[in-house]
Amino acid sequence: MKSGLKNKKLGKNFYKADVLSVAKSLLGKILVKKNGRRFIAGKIVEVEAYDGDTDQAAHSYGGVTTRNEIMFDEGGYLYVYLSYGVHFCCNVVTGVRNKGTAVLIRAVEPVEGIEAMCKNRFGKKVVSEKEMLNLTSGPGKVCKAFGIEKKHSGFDLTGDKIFILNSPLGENEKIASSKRIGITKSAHLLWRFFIKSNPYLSRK
DNA sequence: CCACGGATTGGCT
DNA sequence: GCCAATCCGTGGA
Repeated sequence: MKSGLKNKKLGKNFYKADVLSVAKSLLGKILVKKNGRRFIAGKIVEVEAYDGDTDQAAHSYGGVTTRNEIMFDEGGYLYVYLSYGVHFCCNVVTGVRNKGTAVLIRAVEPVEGIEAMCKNRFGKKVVSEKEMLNLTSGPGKVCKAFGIEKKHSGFDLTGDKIFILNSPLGENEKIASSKRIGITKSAHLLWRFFIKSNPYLSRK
C-alpha cells in the first residue's frame, strides 16, 4: 500500500487532455494531500465530468464568474466550492485554457493517513467498520476527510501540497458509467464514471 | 437589495 | 424515504 506513494506524480499534460478522457483516466489514481510531515492519500474510485460548453449542470456554463474562474484556467488546478452551504467538493480542472471543464472527485478508497482522515471526519482516530466504509464515500466526505476547504481552490496539482499519483487499475477492476448524481440540468449525460463494485462508491 | 436554489449529508420517521 | 441545515453566486426589482 505505502509503495503507492512512491509512484510518479501526474504532470501538466495529463490534465490538459479533454475532460471525459481525464475523468476515466483518474480512476485508480492516488489523491494525496500533505498533512504536516505525513500524507493523507486515497485511491480515486468515483468521478463526474463537467463541461461548461454544452453541459448546463456545470458551474462554468454561462461564462466566467468570481467563483468559477479557476475552471477556465488550463488543466492541473484544484477547484473547490461550497455545496448547499454545508460541504466542500473538490474538482480537478482539465483541458486547455478557457475550456471551463473539470472533474468532480466523488469518492476515494482510503490508502494512507487513515487515522488522520477518521479524526477529520468523526473526531476520533479509531472507527467502526461501518464508519470506515462511510469515511470517503461521497464528494463532501472526501473533502472533510482530507481537510480540503475553499482556501485550497486554485492550488496547483503539480505542486507538493495536493497532487495525484499515477497508479494502474487492478486486473479485475472494471470502469462503469451512469448518470450524474444530484443534478437536474443535462441530467441524461452518462458522465459519472466509477470502478465497478468498489465498496467506497457513494452509490451502487 | 432581496429572494432563490443548489455537483450533499446525516438524522429522524 | 424524507427533510433540514446553511452559505453564497446569481438574477431580477
